[in-house]
Amino acid sequence: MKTRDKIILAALELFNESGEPNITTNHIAAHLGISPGNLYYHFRNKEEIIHSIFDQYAHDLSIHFQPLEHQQITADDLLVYLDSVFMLMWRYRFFYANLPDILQRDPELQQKYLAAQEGLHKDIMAMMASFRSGGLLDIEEEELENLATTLKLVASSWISYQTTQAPGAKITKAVLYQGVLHILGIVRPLTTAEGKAQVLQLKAHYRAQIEKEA
Amino acid sequence: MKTRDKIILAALELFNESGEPNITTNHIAAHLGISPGNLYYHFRNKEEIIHSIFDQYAHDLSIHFQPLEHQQITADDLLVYLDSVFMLMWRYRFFYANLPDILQRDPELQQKYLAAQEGLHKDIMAMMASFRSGGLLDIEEEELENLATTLKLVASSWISYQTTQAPGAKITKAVLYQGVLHILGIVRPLTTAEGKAQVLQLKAHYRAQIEKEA
Amino acid sequence: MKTRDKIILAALELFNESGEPNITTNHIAAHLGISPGNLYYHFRNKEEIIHSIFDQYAHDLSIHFQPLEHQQITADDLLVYLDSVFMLMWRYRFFYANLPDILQRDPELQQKYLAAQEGLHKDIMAMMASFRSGGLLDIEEEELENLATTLKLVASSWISYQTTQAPGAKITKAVLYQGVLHILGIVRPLTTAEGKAQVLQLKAHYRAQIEKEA
Amino acid sequence: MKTRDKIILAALELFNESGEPNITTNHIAAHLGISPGNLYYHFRNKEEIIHSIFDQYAHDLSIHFQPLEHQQITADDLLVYLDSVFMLMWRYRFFYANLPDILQRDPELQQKYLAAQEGLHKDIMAMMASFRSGGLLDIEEEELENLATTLKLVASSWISYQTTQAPGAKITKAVLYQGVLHILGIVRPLTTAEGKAQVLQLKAHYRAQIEKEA
DNA sequence: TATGAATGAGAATTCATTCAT
DNA sequence: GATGAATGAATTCTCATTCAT
Repeated sequence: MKTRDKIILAALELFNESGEPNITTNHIAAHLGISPGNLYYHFRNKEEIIHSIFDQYAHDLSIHFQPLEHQQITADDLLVYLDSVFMLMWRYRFFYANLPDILQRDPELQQKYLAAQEGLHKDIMAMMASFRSGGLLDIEEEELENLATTLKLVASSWISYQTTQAPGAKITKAVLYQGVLHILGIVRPLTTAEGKAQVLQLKAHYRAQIEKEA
Repeated sequence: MKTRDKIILAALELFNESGEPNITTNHIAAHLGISPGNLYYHFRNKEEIIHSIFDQYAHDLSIHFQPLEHQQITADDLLVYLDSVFMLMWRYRFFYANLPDILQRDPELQQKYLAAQEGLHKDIMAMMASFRSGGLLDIEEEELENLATTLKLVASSWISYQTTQAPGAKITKAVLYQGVLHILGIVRPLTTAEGKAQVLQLKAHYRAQIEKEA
Repeated sequence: MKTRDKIILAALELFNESGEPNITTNHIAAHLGISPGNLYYHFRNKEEIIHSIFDQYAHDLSIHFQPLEHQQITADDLLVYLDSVFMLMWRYRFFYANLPDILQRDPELQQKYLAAQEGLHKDIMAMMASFRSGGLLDIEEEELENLATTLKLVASSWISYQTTQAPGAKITKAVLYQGVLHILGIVRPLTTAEGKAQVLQLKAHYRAQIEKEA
Repeated sequence: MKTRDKIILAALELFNESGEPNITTNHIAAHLGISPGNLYYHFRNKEEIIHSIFDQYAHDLSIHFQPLEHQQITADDLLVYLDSVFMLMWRYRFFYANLPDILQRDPELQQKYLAAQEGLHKDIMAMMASFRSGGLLDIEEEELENLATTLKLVASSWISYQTTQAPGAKITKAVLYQGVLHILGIVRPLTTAEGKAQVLQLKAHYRAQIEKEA
């Protein structure tokens, strides 16, 4: 692996562990056993490292979320989707813990972030619309937008929220799966009978995952 | 006003404006035209200022949220409640933008925060239960908990979320009212016919508020 | 007791406990429950407090050490003398722990200190000379000076020396009595047979004191 | 010379000149014409600088004081020994002026200091025992311990004592040699005739040294 | 006499960043 | 590509001292 990539990886790891504001560029270099000068040979500044991490995140995002618009979406698709979303949030969780501060400093990152968010929003809208037209969701069309925003907001706040609730607790996969369960719980009251069955099936799946982790 | 209170106020103002990590104790002192020594005469350290701001927040909270458990809760009660919640979140918005970091540093604050959260959760649960037993909400009992958490999470993430969505936009009251509207939108699909009428009425109220602000 | 005197007393107490450089004027005021302003009403600055403590020390010294030059000095006189010396050193022990620094800052104090030292030196010289002429000490006259200096040096360094030897140990009276024993141990090899008897008697006395303290 | 060593040297110099509590890390950096940041690149904090100075002192000590236990010790050995002791005390004199305070702050240094002291004590005991068995010292065995402690105490307090005696006087080599003379004066009355001759010879040597310096 | 808020210089330390090699 | 010493502005915090009341 190239040094540049090693730096990105180490930074991500350390940021996730201790929070971006608590990790200095020297920490990153020391963690890799390279000199600070070398780090600055590959990156103009700390911001650029964060930028690169975000680019990687956006890349991961684009790989996992191919447009699903045309086809009929199944519960299995949703499962794959939720898995991916939460796994990405897990991989880049430091990001979610400091989003306002990080974005405020860096308008360019803001733009990129918004673009990514828009993609996500479209994805979710497409899925929900598909579920609705497929007779799984019993919800008025004008309420779709609101639902999509809620889901996005809950998903993207989940880790941060858990951090604030449990004093020094580590965020584990089980916590993420609980997030998925929570999201399914939001959708559940809005389903048709058929939809309810599928949601309950998904919930069972994630409950089993949580058991496995324990 | 006492200098101690002026410091709390100035800190709150500056934190809200620029984010707590970007405001130093010297900034606060300079903003007030006092010496750093004077600031440290009134507060042992920066943490204690944040602590005091939180105490004020908790105090405001306790004033606005008297237990409503015994009586039948009306839509007007909910309106008052939502108004208060969002107004408080507005007054102490820096807090919500950095919660994980702020709490991580200060275990004592964690405790206080959790206690306050518990109170909020009980309030929301009581209201939702009342709406349900009053025939306004059509939702299974075991889903109440999930709903309450969703509402709390959405409410407490709203400002932070908006900050990330709108590049450098100032958070205005209109933005807060949109948060209320969003929350009502979450509840709407779960209402009975009677409940729906009341929710729509509330939504109309808040849309009018937004118009006024514009 | 007047405030001024209370300040001197409190300062002495705190200095002895924690070392003069570690005690601020605010500590002293807080300890007495008075305001810093009040403290500075009675003393121009911290130095003046130290000065006043020294004056008290010098005063104590002058009371305890009346010139003994004319009469024949007995072992009992020596006992009284040693008791007094070590008790004074105990009362003002912070002073001995920081002497070079304290005197360096304050030339006037230097002068006073030297004057006091001179008195002490004369006292010791007089005693030793008396012991010698009384046939208790077997020592050449030109060695008297050296002996007196040694005794003074050992006495005044004793507390400081013990502090450096025993990590965090409190200086107790027993430690002081050991200092006396040490001094007697210096004199012992220089005594005549008669002198030896008296020294041994004194040593027995102080050993008993140490037992009592334990 | 490496910057790290320059810092140690400059700190030692300034500490000796003005007292450790009066020299800040900024003073040291300014004295060397380097930035405070650079100083902190080489040392974590001020304490670590003092630590390093002590390590150097301990190193010097170990070089100069090879165990002399096995052989018969001569007056020349003593001369070399005294020369070394006082030269070291001169090189690190700031240390001796603030020992109680410095050691109190830093328990690790305490340990190191005690270890060094123990070595010194053994050295002195070995020399005195050798002189005694060699028929130079006329002293009872149980008084050896007391004598060793006295010598150590007088030696280690000498500079500090002189500082308090002579107002603003610089500590010169002559002052150190007077310390040696004083120590010889303590031993003198305890010698046999043969020992006396050797002590007087040593004293003559040091008196000559003082003359040279003047 | 006494209060207690206020001052301001300066202490130790941090950290993103630069630069000669 | 890489090193690591060096920078310097900034940050938190301290404390002897002043001063209006």
